[in-house]
This record gives sequence, structure tokens and C-alpha cells, in this order.
Amino acid sequence: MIDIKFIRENKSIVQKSSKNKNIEIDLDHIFRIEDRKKEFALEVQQLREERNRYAKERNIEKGKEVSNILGKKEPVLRAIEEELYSELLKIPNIPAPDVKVGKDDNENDVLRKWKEPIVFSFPAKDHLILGEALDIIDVKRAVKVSGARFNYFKNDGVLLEYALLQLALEVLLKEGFVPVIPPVLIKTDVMKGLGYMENDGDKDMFHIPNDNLTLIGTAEHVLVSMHKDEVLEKKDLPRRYFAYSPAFRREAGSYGKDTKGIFRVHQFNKIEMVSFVTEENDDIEHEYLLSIEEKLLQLLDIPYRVVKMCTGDLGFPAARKYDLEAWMPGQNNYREVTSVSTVTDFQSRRLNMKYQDGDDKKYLHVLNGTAFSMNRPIIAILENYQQEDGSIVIPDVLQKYMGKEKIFLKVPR
RNA sequence: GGAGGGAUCGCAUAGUGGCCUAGUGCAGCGGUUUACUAAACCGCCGUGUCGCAAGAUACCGUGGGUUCAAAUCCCACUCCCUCCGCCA
Repeated sequence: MIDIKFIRENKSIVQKSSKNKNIEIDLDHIFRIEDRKKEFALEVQQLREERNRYAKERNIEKGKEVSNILGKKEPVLRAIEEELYSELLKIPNIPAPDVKVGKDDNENDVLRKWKEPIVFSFPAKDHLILGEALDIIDVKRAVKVSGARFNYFKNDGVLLEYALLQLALEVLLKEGFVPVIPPVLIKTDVMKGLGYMENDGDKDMFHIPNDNLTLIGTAEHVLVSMHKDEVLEKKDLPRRYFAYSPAFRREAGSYGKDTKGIFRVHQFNKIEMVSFVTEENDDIEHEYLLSIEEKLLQLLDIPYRVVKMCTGDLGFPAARKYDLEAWMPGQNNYREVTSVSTVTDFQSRRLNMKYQDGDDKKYLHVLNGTAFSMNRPIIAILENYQQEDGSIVIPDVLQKYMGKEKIFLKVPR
């Protein structure tokens, strides 16, 4: 949420930044509602003063009169306030000044590349062919049991995921992140506070309406809201968490896209990082989280590039976002494996999350980033480490966790 | 799933219709005293809104209701605790 005062004082900035995110807003409409609210609030307050005075004087006659009028005006005021609030929620976060204005992902900038794509002396296979042959990925049976866009991991596929988990644990614990295993169902009201339900965002979520619960799309949802309605101490910042959890996505609107394999599925496990920082440290923290994501891919020795999103490709709450795209030989292309965003104080305003700075309470700045979104790094490993016979060499850094150096086509006895 | 108890300004508590504009203790902050620490004493000490300010107003888990007047009475919901049942 953006502060109404800020919007009043920076109308053209807010108007333009929404437009740059391809989102229509009507600020004059919001200002009219606020004017009406102010007028009504004043009137109601004066009536309350009268009512309280008469009550004190035990003037039942007059009191009854004023109370009657108040009884009609108070609900109207409440309705106006709710309308204003819900209109304010529809305004997306403002992109950071350094973010390029652009329409869609075609205008994103590649900032840098790490290592050149591997050149094989044989035709590269994709992860699905490799995974099925090795009996570590099973999509067919997942479709039978759960439907399209689900998958089983089996055998060394499972060990591979757990090895990635171990690697992330080792790196992130050393950096001082607090490990978390969170709930994966979230109250729908809390989910609204995170700012992903606007702009039809809720259509990409699995909802359990009978219980007013929603399945999380990422652990960010439950990590960030951990500090809802709390005031942290400035000396405790930055506060950093990471969580290992399933993530659920309906992938509405992506029909026909990435239908093959396990690149885009309804459920996958993910390790997500979240930082709470002061306003001054927002930019530094963004670079820091990005550096961790890069380090993780470098440890796996997988070629990647860093892409900076333009305004049109930013999410609703994001002010700046980088994607890390790993080279995937099976697709002969770079594909997104992780991303990292700052949402500045956008979620904190909605969720009422502050920190104490001397005499002041200020809104926390919040950042989130992926450590591993298991399916995609596994795809990258399979495709980059494939051998001509279809076996997979396990990245050095994972070998100690897997207890082996290679995933063989046929397990030798 | 059944029965009962509860939710008050960081924490702990008081408050059963108007004296609550919410008391007290602890913690915290500032000061006096002190060689230092502690103690004692004095002051400050929730949030939003309107207002230059004085002040006003709203908030006692959430949402409704009764009343001239609600922390207090009524209804619904949420969460917590105890017991029974079931269960990884």
C-alpha cells in the first residue's frame, strides 16, 4: 500500500509508475473519496462530542436525538473508509528509480553472464527424457493421480533435491539466516496483505474457501507475515530467514506454455529467503541476496545470466527485481531458476510491520529471494551434467550429500 | 467432535452500565542521590485520526446489537487454556 499523503504530494509519479507497470488507476477518484471521508469524519466527530456531552449530563432527550443521527452517519463513514482503503490497495508499488521503463519481458536487461554455455559433442537431451530414462522423474503417473503439471521425483531425483537442501542449509546457516519450516496454508485475509491478490493474482492461487485458507505460492507469504502487527528493534535488523516448503501455483494463464516436463508445475518444493531491513539498507540487501543466489549457482557450476526486470515485468508489490536464468541445454536457452525482489515498505504498510528507531516507529523494508526452487535447478543439473549415454555426473559440491559421483542409467549390481 | 474457562495500553494484573479521559505492579526512558553498582525518590512511558496548539475523537480479540451512555449487557465469529473422544 502507498501512503495517501505521498500520493497527494506525488500524484504524477504514482500515476506514471502505475502506467509503467501496465496497471490502470484513477487517482482523482481516490482523492474524491478521501475528501468525502474527511468531511464526514469531521461531522461524525462533532456529533460524537455532542453525544458524549449529553450522556455526561444525563440529558436523555437530547442524547437520544443526537444518537439517532449518529446511528445513521457512522455506518456511512465506515463504508467510505472501507472504500478508500480498498481503492488504495489497488495501487501497485512504485518501481525503484534505477528500474528501466519497459512494456514486458522483451525489454528486460541482461546485466551479466557467468560462464559460457556448455557445448556437447552429442545432441543434448531435455530433462524429461533424461529423468524418465533414469527413473528419477515420473510425470505420466503424476498426471494419472493428480492431473497435468504435477510430477513425482523418485530414487536419485529425491536424493538430488535433498542434496540441494543440504547445500542451501550449509551456505545460508553460515550467513546467519534463521531456518524455518512454515505452514503452507495461509489465512486468505493475510494473503491479501501481501499484495499478490490484486490484478487477478488470486486466480493463480489454490483456495480453500470453506476454511478461508489459501495454499502458499511461496514461503515468502508465510515468512513475511510472521512479523505482522509487530514492532522489531532496530538493533535486531537485518533479520534474515529462509524456509523450505512446498509452493502451489495454479499457473492460470500459462496454458500451452512449458507443458513438457517439470519446468512449470502446480506444486514444487522451494527454499525461500526473506530479509527485514531498514530503509537505508534496502538496496544493499537486494545486492546481498542476489550475490547469495549467484553463489549457489556458481557452486553448482551452472552457467547463468542475471536479468534486471523492466517496469512492465515487475510484480504488483515489487520495486526492483532480478531474475537468474540458468543455461538449459535441453531447451538451448537461458531459463529462470531464481529471482530476488525488494518490495520496500509496501507489504509492511498493509501488514503493519514496523521497527523502533529511537522515538520513531518506521515501516520495515522487506526483500525476498529464491535459494533453490527445486524443480528448476534439478532441470539445470540434469541437462548441464548429462553424458552421452544419458547418465548424469553429480556436481562436485553435491557429491558428499548424494554419496555418489554419478547417476547411472542402469544401477550396476 | 463434546463440556467448561478465558482474551484489557511491551509483560503481569484491576476493572459486572455513568467516578474508565482504563487503575496498579514490572520492564523501558530521563533525572536526583551515589566513589561505582544497586536501592530509594521524582518525571515520562500504547496506536490511529482531526488540529498550529490546547484539546477532541476512536480503539479493551474481531464483527454486529441493546442503551442517552458499553471494557462492562446480548448475539455471532476467531484464537488460547483445561478435560473427554479421535488421531500422525
